[in-house]
Amino acid sequence: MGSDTKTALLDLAEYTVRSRGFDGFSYADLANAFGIRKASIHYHFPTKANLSEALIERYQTRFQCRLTDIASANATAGARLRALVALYREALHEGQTVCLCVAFSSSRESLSETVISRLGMFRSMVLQWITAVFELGQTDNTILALHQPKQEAHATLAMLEGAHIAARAEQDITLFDAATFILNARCLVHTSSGHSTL
Amino acid sequence: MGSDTKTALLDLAEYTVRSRGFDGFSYADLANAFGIRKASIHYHFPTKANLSEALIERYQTRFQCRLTDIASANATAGARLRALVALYREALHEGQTVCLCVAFSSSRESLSETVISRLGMFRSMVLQWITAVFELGQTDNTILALHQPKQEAHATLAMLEGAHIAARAEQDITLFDAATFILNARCLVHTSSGHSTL
DNA sequence: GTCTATAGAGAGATAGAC
DNA sequence: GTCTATCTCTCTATAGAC
Repeated sequence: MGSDTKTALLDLAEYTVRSRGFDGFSYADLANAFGIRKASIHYHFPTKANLSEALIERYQTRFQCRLTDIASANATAGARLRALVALYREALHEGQTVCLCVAFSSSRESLSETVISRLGMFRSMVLQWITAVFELGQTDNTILALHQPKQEAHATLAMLEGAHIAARAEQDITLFDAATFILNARCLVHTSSGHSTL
Repeated sequence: MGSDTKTALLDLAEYTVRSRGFDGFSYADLANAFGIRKASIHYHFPTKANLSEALIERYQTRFQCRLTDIASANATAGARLRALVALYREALHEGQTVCLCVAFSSSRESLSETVISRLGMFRSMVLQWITAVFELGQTDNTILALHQPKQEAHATLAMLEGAHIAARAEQDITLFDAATFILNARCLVHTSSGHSTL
């Protein structure tokens, strides 16, 4: 292996969990992919629980950075929301992988308490970010037909994760686009005259 | 066992798949629950693939009946959509189980071609039904701010399945209610004067 | 940090008695 | 229709050599 085997293992483990589920991947899968032995992987991650905790921690850190980047790069609520949809679209990998959060939620019974707790923190973080975007939208009028930021945030996160499930079920990214079409259409990228459209 | 062991096995298998995922349950789980041996279950369902096919077939049949019942019992599009949301809410079992369709989608790699095909048929069937409801909504004006029935149907199904994932992740049915609040609010149960509200 | 070797548990599945 | 017994495979995990 190169300089950072641990990172490479995490990368493949994340992809595999997100495409096959937590119960659908094994140390043998990782070992075969890298041409090493299972025992070597146990050196880096003694137990599968350790590995899953490392996965969710890194995922949350990275995702939070992406959200911060989106806010920095996009001034309007409409542009931020569109960028969020694009982020989830990218995370689909053409219908091969769902969000780690979705993958872990589906295997709840096999996870450690630590991971379940982190899962809740991850959702709260994303919900809070989306809520803030909708609140901004009420001010800058770049999201159409917007009245309840908090409820819209819950609905939006559910829709994005559900769109992942739909596209993954049929390995067809156009199903993601179909599910998010109306949300995208509600988003104006630039502020205009400042009056609400509906 | 009573008169119909096979049905009882399907019942428990369905509940277990929906709460633990397809890779998260085994013949041993079923055998222990009924106090019989694994070999006896292989008598009813020779392979796990056979069992999974029986599960999805029965699920589709039953679900389609429920949708037909909803259409019979509710005249307006708004009332039908609210009933659909209630159906999904009930299917959550207080946050313990997701829709079989969601559970299977998360374990795609472990399923037979037959089940994957049935999964697609199931989604198409539900999408078609929801689309028809939205088309009715354009006529009877019982769903607010409605413009594109087909796109709304995709978004709605994604939202319902995503709401299942959210509620399951934290075993908290109020997360389902939060995600579906706005959709419910858009639904009028009775036809009124016939003018669009927005 | 990777290896060989192995333990111990559990998976899906089958043969054949009752 | 259910049983005992068993097969084969895979899983997570550990001990100890290199």
